[in-house]
Amino acid sequence: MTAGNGRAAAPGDDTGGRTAAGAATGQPVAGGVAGRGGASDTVAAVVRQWHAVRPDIDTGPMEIIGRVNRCAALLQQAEDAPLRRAGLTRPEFDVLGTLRRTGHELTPGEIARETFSSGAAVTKRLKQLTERGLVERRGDDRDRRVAHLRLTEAGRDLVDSVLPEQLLYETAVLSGLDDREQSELAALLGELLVQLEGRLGAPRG
Amino acid sequence: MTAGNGRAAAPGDDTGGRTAAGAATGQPVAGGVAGRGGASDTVAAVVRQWHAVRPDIDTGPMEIIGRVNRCAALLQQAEDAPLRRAGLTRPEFDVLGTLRRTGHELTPGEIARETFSSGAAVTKRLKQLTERGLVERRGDDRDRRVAHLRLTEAGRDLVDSVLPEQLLYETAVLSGLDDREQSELAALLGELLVQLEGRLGAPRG
DNA sequence: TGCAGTCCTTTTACTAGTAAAACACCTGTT
DNA sequence: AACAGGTGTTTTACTAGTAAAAGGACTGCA
Repeated sequence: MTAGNGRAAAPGDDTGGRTAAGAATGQPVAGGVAGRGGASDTVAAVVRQWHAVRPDIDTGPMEIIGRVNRCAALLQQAEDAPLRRAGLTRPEFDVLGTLRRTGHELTPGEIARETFSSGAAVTKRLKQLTERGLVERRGDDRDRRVAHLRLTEAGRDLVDSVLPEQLLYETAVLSGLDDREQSELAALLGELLVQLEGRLGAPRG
Repeated sequence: MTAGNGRAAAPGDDTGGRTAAGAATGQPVAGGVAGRGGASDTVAAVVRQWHAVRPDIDTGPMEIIGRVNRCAALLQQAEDAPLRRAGLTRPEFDVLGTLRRTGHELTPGEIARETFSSGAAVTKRLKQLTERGLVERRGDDRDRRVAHLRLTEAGRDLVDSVLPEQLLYETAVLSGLDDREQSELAALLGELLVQLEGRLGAPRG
């Protein structure tokens, strides 16, 4: 997903890829005492380290949150490839994707809410994208504070050519999981997301 | 999510919190035509929008990747709270946590690999943390290029007091899912992470 | 009409990250 | 001994985000 979604991170986790709870994902530890038959991931290695030095703490949350963060970090890094070819950062593509999928003009504020970005960040991205001829702006004739943004033909063509590439790439990235696992994972993440959005899904500047 | 951080992007996809493949999570759409009984999350809304304007594309990957990104973004925002109280950013806490859980001195390069950060970023964080008296550095006596870092007593105490708070907080955040769902989610994310680390888990810095 | 309060967007000042270059130093080879 | 090449870390120059304030404009009420 890139288009338009939500939010940011910046930065590595580590925004490059961050990990949860000081769970800073572990280094590429070789071998591994994985639970069942599966290979051990870096988060599992970190959890084992914590158990060794602090056997008293409950590392349960790390196994989900650490992995979510680490997956997001790796995916972002990976996804940069197709977008970068098109000369776009993910946040820029999110703006374009938001305009494309809604199918109508949006104000900067609406774009900020759609993409879970700050208004200031959207201002900067729109400046860039406008200069490159991918979006156009038009003032509201009732309320002169308000601007309306839409894709230019070039912008729309760019989204329409990049999006399928991006999805194809993502499909490949996920192909290690079979269909059942994918839909189960999607469902569980959806449930988690509903919880998180209810609890934390608030403001952005 | 929002915090400089991390930011990066969390983004929604968008950097605040980013999402994947143009799936930019949708805006807080009210109501919703959720599939089964569950409430609809923002990513589901985005997927519906894409279907409306581009019925031909396979939005499957967005349902996983978009949600992973959006969850990561929201979690980062949320997790900022306990850490911020301690005056730490997540990347800083990752450095401290890495030193704590390994239980021995580490070089800057090792810390960078453990936390999936660039060497330059680690240099900056160590400078901060050293100035605050949370970590100490010592030169290697064989190889004068190398530094060895360890937690001070204050640093260790800080980690040991913040970590349980953080985990408690995370436990609360995840409490919307029951135990079976949590362990299933952890297992599926672990599998995905193994795939991603095999495919993409490479260089940084 | 005038003005207080609020809203939408941009600007400002600053922070933290990155990539690439620079430094300093080690090692193996001749 | 000297040096080529490689490694560990820091520095430099730059980018993109944030928070907070500013700028400009609308609305409702006196």
